[in-house]
Formats: sequence, structure tokens, C-alpha cells
Amino acid sequence: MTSSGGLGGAIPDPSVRRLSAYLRHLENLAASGVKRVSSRQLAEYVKGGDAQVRRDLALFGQFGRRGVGYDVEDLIQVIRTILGTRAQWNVVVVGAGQLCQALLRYRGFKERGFALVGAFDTDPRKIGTQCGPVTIRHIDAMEDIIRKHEVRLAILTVPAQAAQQTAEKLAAAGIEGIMNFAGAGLSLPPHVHVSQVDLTAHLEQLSFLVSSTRAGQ
Amino acid sequence: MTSSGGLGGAIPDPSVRRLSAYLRHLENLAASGVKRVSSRQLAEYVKGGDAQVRRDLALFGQFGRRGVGYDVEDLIQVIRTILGTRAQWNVVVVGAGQLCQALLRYRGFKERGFALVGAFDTDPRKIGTQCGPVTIRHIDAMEDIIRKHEVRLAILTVPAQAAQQTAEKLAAAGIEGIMNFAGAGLSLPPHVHVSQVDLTAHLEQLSFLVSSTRAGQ
DNA sequence: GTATGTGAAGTTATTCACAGCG
DNA sequence: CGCTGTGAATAACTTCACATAC
Repeated sequence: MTSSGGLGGAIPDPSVRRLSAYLRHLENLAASGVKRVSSRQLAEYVKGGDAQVRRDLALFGQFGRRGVGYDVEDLIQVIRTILGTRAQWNVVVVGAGQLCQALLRYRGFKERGFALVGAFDTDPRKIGTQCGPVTIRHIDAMEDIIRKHEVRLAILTVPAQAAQQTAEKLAAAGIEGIMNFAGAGLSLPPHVHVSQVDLTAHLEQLSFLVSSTRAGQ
Repeated sequence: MTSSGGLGGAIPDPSVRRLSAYLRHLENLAASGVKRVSSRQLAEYVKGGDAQVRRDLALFGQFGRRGVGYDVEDLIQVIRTILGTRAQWNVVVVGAGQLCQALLRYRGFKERGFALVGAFDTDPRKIGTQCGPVTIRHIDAMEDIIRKHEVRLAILTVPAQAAQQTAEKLAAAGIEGIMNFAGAGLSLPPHVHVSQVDLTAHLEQLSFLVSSTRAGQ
């Protein structure tokens, strides 16, 4: 399955994921004052081939100059345009645990086009708590806030057993994309996209790789 | 590139990633008292086909019973064995920010075979702070702890510009796998595996999907 | 009847290799 | 001469379809 619903050719998921990686590297380059970059340099960062970088970008147009490379600032704007993050997205967080607090205090989201405008929980002890720039509210107030701020994306950090029912509330409130930290699958209408985040899985991948690496490889 | 360094056939990266997903679902099933599961049920959770589930598992052996399915508890142990998480891994965290605190307080890692045994920073104001079950120590004490506890995996949560030099210290201390939250690529000897975590990228994927979805798709 | 395990087929993604441009 | 953009070739992954076993 390719994820694009756009009008042009279908865009492979792996390409879209790599665009985010290119963007991270371009942000770092821009911060260091670098003006130009070649596909080879971008490839090194993502550990792919240079041809892959060029092909990923070519899916959306022609952005480089032959013999020269890509303009760092231009390419940042191009990728932001592709990803849809030139305008800011309002985002809510549901489930006010430790992770929620960490996310609310993280500055990177805002810089990259995602403003966390509300946080919700059902636990009365948490409600009213200030957390970074936002106050934790009861989940009953969620739909109002979502409608008022035109929120289309949500981050779900509730326990696994509460994930499905909470996600349904989000969908009912008009949310179209959910970043799901809960270790539970979500069944939702097809227009609601889900991006599953599994932190344990990253350690498991490393465990697998380290376990299966033998001396001399 | 396939990641396996094992002796048998090479194992595709996507298959290993899905094993973690199957494991999450199996853990949930076990918690609900479910005893048996079919490839079709597992596939639904991961949004793949049933044949894919069977093929992923068949890479490592035959674990099901024809006409019946898979035993949930058995399959959990099988996947843990494959991933190398039946024995516990000791893990350190470097960079004692909000995220570090959230990770240190998260119980899921311990339950799944990853014990966070130390946390390190360079900021003198943070050193000595208690954080969940561990005390923040100066990074100079890191190598000792790593050697003493036979730590092979690390989580890196330092700012992007400090990531490379900190990762080099980890590699020098004998770390073989790094879960990297910093938005910076790491260049390390090939025996040190890196799993890049980019939380912003998840929101960017959703932004792309939501932006490119038109009514009626 | 039900569900696995697996060759064969099909699809998707990556890499090669070079024409074309600066 | 360097680096992009891209058709063609290759490699990787997924799905089909069915023999096999319960």
C-alpha cells in the first residue's frame, strides 16, 4: 500500500519517511551555516545511496542544480511544503503521564510546525495541573477544544487498555491523525491515520542486532 | 541491507520490526487470558496479510499447529528468544532531560527485558538528582558503570549538537547498540548499531497523509 | 472444515549507469 | 568535470495459492 492520496503518482511510504530524515539533516546544516548540499552528503546521513535521495526528491519535482547540488534553505522549504508543515498544525495530547509532560516541554515540535494546544486526562488529581505551556483538562472538554482550535492531529499516551476507546473519542471529535504511543492497535475509520510509536521495539531491534552479530562481521 | 549477522539465511529488517509488533499484541492477548491465536488475527493488528505473519515466523522455525493456530504463551517465548530479550539487558540513558525522566519512570521497559541501570549528564545542577529508580551521575562515571553492569545498550537523549561526541564515548565504553533520540546522524564503527527515533517524523508523516487525503478516498 | 508452511508469482523499492546540464 | 534526473536492471519484499496436517 502506498499512502498518498494525492493526484499525481502514488508516493512510497519509505520515501516519505526519508523526507523527514533529510529535513532533520538539512535543519542541522542550516544551523551550521551550510548553504549547499549534494545528494551524496544527504545520503550519508540517512545511510542510503545518493541515487535514492535524488529519486525521493524527484517524486515531487526538480529541486537541484546539475553540477552544483541543492540549496539547503530552498530544500528545507520544499520538503516542508511536501510534508504540509509550512503552516502550523494544532495538536492535542491525551493521557497526562510522564511522557505527556516530556512532550509538552519539548521545543522541537513547535519549531517544526506542531503546536501542542491542549492536554487531557480522566484522573481528577491531574486535572488543573500546569504542564509546560498548557493546563491538563478533563477529557470531556476535549471535543470543544479540538473544534475551537481546529485540531486535526492528536498524540495518544494513555495505557493500552484505554487506547481504543480514547481513539474513538478523538475520531468522533474530528481528529484525522493519531500518533499512538499505546502498545495496542487501533481500529478506526480509514480516513483517520495512525502512526504507531513503539519505543520498546527500538530496543528490541537493537537486542536482535547485537545478539545476532558475531565477531568478524 | 538485511540486518542479520546470524548463520542462517539473512533476516529482512521489516520482518524483525514486525516481530516486535506481534509481541505487543500477544502480550495484550495473554493479559486478556487468550490462549490461541491465528495468523489472521495477528495480521489484523499489524495491518498486514496473514501470509506475511506466517512467513515472518517461518524465517525462524515452525511454531504453529495446522488447523489450530499458535499458542499465545509459546509464541511470546519464541519471539523473545528470537529478539534476544529472554535474558535481561542492562541499559543506560545519557542526557537527563524531561524525556530521560519519562523513560526512567516507564515500567514497560523492565517488563520486556530492559533494565535502566544508570543515567548520566554533564549539567552539575542535575547530578545527584533522583529520577525514578536511579540517580543522575556525571558522565565521567559512565564508563565504570557500563563495565560494571555489563551494559551493552544505551539511550541517547542529549541535544543534537552533543550527540556525536557522546555516542563516541558510549562506543569507547563498549556499548554495542544506541537508541538515538537526537535529531543528528551518528557515525560510529560498524559493530555499534544505531536505532534512530524521530518523534517529529511521526507527526510529519501524519501531516503528509492528512494533507494529501482528499474527500472520497 | 480450519489454519499452517511454503514454492511460485507478483509487486514494490533500490541501485545502476549514463545522458544532460551547469 | 561534477552532480542531477531518470530509464533500465536488479534486488527485496509481499501476496497468492495450495499441499499438508490437525
